[in-house]
Amino acid sequence: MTRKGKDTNTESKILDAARQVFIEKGLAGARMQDIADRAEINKAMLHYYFKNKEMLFELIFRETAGKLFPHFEMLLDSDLGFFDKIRSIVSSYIETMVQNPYLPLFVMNEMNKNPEIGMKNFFEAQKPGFVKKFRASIEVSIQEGLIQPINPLHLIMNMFSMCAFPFIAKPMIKLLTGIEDEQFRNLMDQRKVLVAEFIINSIRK
Amino acid sequence: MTRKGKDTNTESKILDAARQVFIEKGLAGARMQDIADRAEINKAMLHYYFKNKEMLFELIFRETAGKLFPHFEMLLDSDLGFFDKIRSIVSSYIETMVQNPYLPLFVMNEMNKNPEIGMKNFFEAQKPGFVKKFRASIEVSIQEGLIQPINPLHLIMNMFSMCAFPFIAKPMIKLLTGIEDEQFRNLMDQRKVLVAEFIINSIRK
DNA sequence: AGTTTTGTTAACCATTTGGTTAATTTATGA
DNA sequence: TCATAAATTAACCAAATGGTTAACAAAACT
Repeated sequence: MTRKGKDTNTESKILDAARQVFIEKGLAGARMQDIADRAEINKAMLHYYFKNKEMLFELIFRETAGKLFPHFEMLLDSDLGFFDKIRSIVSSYIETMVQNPYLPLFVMNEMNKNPEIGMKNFFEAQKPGFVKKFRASIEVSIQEGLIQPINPLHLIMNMFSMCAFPFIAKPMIKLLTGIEDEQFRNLMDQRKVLVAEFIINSIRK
Repeated sequence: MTRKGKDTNTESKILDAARQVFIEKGLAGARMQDIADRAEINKAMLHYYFKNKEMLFELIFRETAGKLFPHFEMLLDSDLGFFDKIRSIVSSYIETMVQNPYLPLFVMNEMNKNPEIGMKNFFEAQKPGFVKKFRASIEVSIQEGLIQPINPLHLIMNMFSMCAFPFIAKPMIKLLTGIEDEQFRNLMDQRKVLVAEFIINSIRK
């Protein structure tokens, strides 16, 4: 094995632990010792593999932020009809959140609390451009008379709001409604179709 | 002045500073010294007026969480038509967010990071029940044939998602679209009517 | 085998942090 | 006026925290 120490068991154990801790506690609340403990390694190894807390955090943040907007550009370029594009994006986006429920709150919160770190690493993790593509697609659909006129930005905001917000507000939703994790999960599954139809219903002519 | 030391200049200076710091940095990231500095008082005063960091935080959290759902119950009891209720709630809710843009992220994040503290103090700050009232109101409107059938919970989620999420995602929205604070503010103002009409458009028969 | 590189550890260190204390100043009230 | 209580401060403290070091073990190379 002439590999450059990458993917060592230790290294990935650290990354796994760091992911857990940073996502659970945030940058400010995370403790290096906690990460070392969960990885079952000596704290010094953290600095051996990754220079310091900030470097380790930026790595995890970039990796996580990268999951925020999956293959949407591919989808938007496809020959699906506009409504089916919405259905696909909504469904796949909510599924992403179901798989990574912590995702939206973690990214949004760290971007707010540490704008410099957040923005720098977000750009490295995320190839923007899908917004522009989405906007264009909406404008075309308006021109074609397929949907009612609406500021594309608002439509996009509405869509991602309805997809992501429930995961951010989960504790409050559970508190206000008394539902449990399983029922919450069911609700989110329902939303995969419900949200898309809610949107389409509102904008279709 | 035979008042029991309440509202002392010092005391309210502390509260103002604590509000700033906790909201900006969160519980984990907040520093007592930072609060003392911003209040321009000696750090010991923090412990003189408020036992410790957690007590001070709970106070601020409760106060802040209390703003999350204003006079909705009053509004729901009014004799406004269902659509006008939606218009009123959306508009007043977004205005609340415009006035306190940090509100949703702060509350949601702390409830996630510190479930015990969060939930305990949320209940003390918030008289629930407006959800039940809202659900009932939606069910009646469905029965009356005014709107299409929809799970009230989803409708409520959709509404609050579209109102609150943009404020949580503000840094990302600015990053993805290139807009500045002023334009963001304009967008949010537009949403006061846009979101309500978007919803009504989707559910009306 | 022996030497060099890589991985790992325990102990240590400086700084930060939440919190305390004892002394001092500033009202308050008899 | 004088004693008592309330407010304020500087100095201090112990624990926690991010990070380092020096010694040691395990591979890897020759």
